[in-house]
Amino acid sequence: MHLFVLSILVKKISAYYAEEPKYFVAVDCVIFGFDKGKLKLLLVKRFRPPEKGEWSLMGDFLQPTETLESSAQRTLTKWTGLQNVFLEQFYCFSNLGRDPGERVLSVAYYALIKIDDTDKKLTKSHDAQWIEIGNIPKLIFDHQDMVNMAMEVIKHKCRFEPLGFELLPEQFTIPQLQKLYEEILQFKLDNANFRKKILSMKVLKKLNKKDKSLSKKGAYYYTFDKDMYIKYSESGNFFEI
Amino acid sequence: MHLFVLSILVKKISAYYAEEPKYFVAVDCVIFGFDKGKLKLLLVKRFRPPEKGEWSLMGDFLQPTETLESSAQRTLTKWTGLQNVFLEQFYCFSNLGRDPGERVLSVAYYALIKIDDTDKKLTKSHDAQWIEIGNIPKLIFDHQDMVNMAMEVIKHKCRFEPLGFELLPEQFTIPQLQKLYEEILQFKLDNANFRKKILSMKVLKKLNKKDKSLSKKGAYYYTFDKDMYIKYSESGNFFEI
DNA sequence: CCAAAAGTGTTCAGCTTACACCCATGA
DNA sequence: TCATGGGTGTAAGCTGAACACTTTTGG
Repeated sequence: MHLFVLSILVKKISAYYAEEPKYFVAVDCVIFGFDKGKLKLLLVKRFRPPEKGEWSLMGDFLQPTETLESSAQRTLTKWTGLQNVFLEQFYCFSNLGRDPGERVLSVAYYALIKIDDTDKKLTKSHDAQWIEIGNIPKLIFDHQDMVNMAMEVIKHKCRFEPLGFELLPEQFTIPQLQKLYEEILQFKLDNANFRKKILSMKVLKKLNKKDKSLSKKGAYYYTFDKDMYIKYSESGNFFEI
Repeated sequence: MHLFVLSILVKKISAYYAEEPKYFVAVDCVIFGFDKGKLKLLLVKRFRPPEKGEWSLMGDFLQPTETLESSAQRTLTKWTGLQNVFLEQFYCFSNLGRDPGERVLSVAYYALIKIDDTDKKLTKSHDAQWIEIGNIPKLIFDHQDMVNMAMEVIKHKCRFEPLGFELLPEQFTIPQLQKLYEEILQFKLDNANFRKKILSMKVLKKLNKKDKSLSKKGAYYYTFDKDMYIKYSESGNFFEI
C-alpha cells in the first residue's frame, strides 16, 4: 500500500504536463554550396515512406538527448562528413497536413558549406546530390517552401553579414566572390564598384598568388580575415554589400 | 483472426513513425506595446507549477488542431482581447533543461500591440501587467533569452519594415513616432532628419488635427497609409529609417 | 596583335549629417 | 514674454551608380 502511494507521488512530481499533447519533431536542413559559379543545394532521395524515393531535404527526427541545433549538426555530418559548419535555424513549420503520414513539426535550418571540403564518397553513398538552385526537382511535403524561405533569408543576410565566405574555399578571388553574390542576389553587380566596396572594408587579405583558370591575366587570391572583420565591426562599422 | 491482421495493417499505415520520440511543444509570446513614451512588455504570473507565481511570458501548449501561428493567436486573444494582431515567429528554443519540469520545446513569437485597443479588464483579470522594457523582473526558464532575442529582431526589422506603426494608435504625431524608434533602437535621433526621412517616403497622411498634450504649439496627427506604402515599395523603394 | 577578363580612375547626383534658425502658444 | 517643443532650411561632405579606361597574357 505504501508503495502505491509513493508511485502516485512520483508520477505527480515528474509529470507536470501529463494531460498535454505531444508531437513528432523533425529537423530539416537546407544545405547550400557554391561550385563552378553556381549556387547549389544538397538533396537526397527519401529512404522511408511516405513518399519514399522522392527528392527531399536532409533531416531526421529530434532525439531525446539532442537540442535542435545538435540534431541539425548530426544530420549535416552524416551527409557531408563536415563538423562545425555554419548553421542557422530559420523557421518551424507546423501546418496540419504538411506530412501526409502523421503530424510532424519540422524545424528548418540552413547550412552554408564549402563543397570542396565535403566527403564526396559519403555524399554519394547516401544517394545525395548537389543540384543547381535553378534546377530543383519537385520536393516532398513543404520542402520547397523551406527552400524558398531559406533563399529569402540568405538573400537578405548576405548583404549585412559576411556569410558569403562560408560558401567559398579558404582562398578565393574577387570575381569569384562577386559571382557568388550575384547568384544569391539574382542580379548583376558592377565589378568596379563591388571590388571597391569589399576592399574598402579591409576584411580581406591579399595573397601573392593568382588564379589563372578563368582568365589569361589571372586574378589575385584573397582570404577573409576574421580578426580584421572583428576589428572592423568593433569600430562601429557594419559589413555591407 | 482476420480482424487481427487488419488491425496490424491499419497500424502500419497510420503510424509511419511509431518508433520515434514525441515532445511537448509550447508557444510563447513576447508581447510589445508602447505607452507614455515607453516600450513595454505584457507579462504575467505563471499559474501552474513548476515556478508557479513567477513572472513569465504568455504561452500555452500547442493543441492538436492548431498550427503554431493559430496557437500564438489564441494566446494573444486570451490575454488582450485582440484579434488579427501583428505576430511573427522568431525562434524555437530546445535546450534540454529549459523547463525544469519536463522536456518542452518552445516556439517563440513576438507580437506588436496597440495598447489602447486592448481589453484592460481581460488583461487585469488574468493578473497580467505591462512592464517597461528597462524594468523587466526575473523571468522563468529561458524567457529572458526570448525577450532579448525578440528585442534584437525588432531592433533590426523596424529599420527596414514599417513595424513601428503596429505599436502606435491609428493617429500619431511625428515626435511620438520618433520617440518610439528611439526606444526600440536605444539611441537618440536628430528630429529634423527623422522627420525629413519619414516624410520623404510619402507613406504618411497628414491630418488637420493637433495633439496638444505634449507641447503648447501642438503636433499634427498623421496616419500610416498602407496603400501609399504599397505604391512606394512597388516602385522599387524600400522603407528605411 | 587581339580578345577577354582583371583591375583602376573619374565624374556627378543625391543623400546623410550636423546644426542654425523660425514658429506657436500656455503659463 | 519667454521657455518649450514643433517644424524648416541649408551647407559640407560622403557615397553609390555609371562608365571610360588601363593592364595582362594566352592563343
